[in-house]
Amino acid sequence: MASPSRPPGRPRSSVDAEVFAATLRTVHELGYTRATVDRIAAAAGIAKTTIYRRWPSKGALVTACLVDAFGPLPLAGRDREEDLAAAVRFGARRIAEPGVAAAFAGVFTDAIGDPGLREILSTQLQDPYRQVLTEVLGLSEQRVLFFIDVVIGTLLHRMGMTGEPMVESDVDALIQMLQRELR
Amino acid sequence: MASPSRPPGRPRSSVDAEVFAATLRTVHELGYTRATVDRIAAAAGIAKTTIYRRWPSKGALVTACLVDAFGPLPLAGRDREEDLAAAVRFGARRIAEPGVAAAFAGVFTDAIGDPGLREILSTQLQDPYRQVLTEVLGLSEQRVLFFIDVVIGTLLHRMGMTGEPMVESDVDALIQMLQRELR
DNA sequence: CGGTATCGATACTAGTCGTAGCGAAACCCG
DNA sequence: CGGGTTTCGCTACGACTAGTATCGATACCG
Repeated sequence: MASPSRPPGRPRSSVDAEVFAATLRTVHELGYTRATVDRIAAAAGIAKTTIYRRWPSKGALVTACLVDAFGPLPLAGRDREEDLAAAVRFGARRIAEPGVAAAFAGVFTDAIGDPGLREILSTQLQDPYRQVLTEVLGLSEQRVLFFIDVVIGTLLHRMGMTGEPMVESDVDALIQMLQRELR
Repeated sequence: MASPSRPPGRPRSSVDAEVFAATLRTVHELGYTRATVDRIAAAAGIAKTTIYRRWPSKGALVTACLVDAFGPLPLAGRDREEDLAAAVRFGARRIAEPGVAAAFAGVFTDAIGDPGLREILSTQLQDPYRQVLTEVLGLSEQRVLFFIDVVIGTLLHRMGMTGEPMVESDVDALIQMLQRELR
């Protein structure tokens, strides 16, 4: 049996939540580039070396932060249209949270020329939603990936161009457009 | 009258095209972050200082490069649906060109916390297409901006997540989805 | 109390953006 | 042809950042 007993030595202090919060806060205030690991560590009240003991790079830290910030997709709709609408609104709310869009753009930029980071991004962040949505919406995986591209891409492009989240009426239009694709 | 005569002194050498080409090439090979201004200048065969005499920052250079790479929108369709399809295919072709998507992501990242750069991005890159499409498609400006978010955002998200351009069948699906919105 | 692994702090390397200063080169005009 | 003006290439530089190395101190287990 694999022993589930704790390994010897000083245990890791449970500061992941503080680090994630400090990361989003710093990225929100300064942007991805100027959100240095030094500043994030200071904002979290820990040493920079502690961060590098847990995440191999700034990009991996921010990706983990995004995974934590998005969390599981709450789906309790009565039909596919309701679930789709809930998923879009979920994405819109998350991307509107301070720092999330900036973190996303930064990770995309870093992921170019860093296949490992892109792999993490695709596997850790996108795949869970792809799986759930494939099941709930009853669509092919290709179709679900297309939907994710449309939803997240549209919301991020609006944030990148204007610096403001998409207004609710446009989110409604996005939902309607995709719901028509279900029929 | 404003005299159109050439100002005194040594004229600027016409190397903008070489610089743009070198920028895209370098960003394609190394990604936005590692595409340093030094390397771009070397690839273009000029000095780094010459670049900084013409563009105030790396972000402004890459934005100008994108404006040049996209160019005017060729619209010769017989109706709105054809023009919309042509516009989407135009965007898909441009974003699939080597380096363009990486440059886009990098500029978005830099534009956060640099309102001047975001202004350039919105004015120089998005506004021309917004104007043309507003006229050709006969939609409100808000609606056209929504369309641009969907098209460019979707295509960029696919490139950011997979590193590969969107396949043609998905581009077709994108066109059909938006054409339905015209009715 | 001894063993082990983490923590904080500091220092360091390698690399990056953007600027300054200089002599040389290119163009215009008289 | 020569003087005036501006850009060019080159080198050097200051400020900042990602990521690594090191070391004493600390927390937990048996």
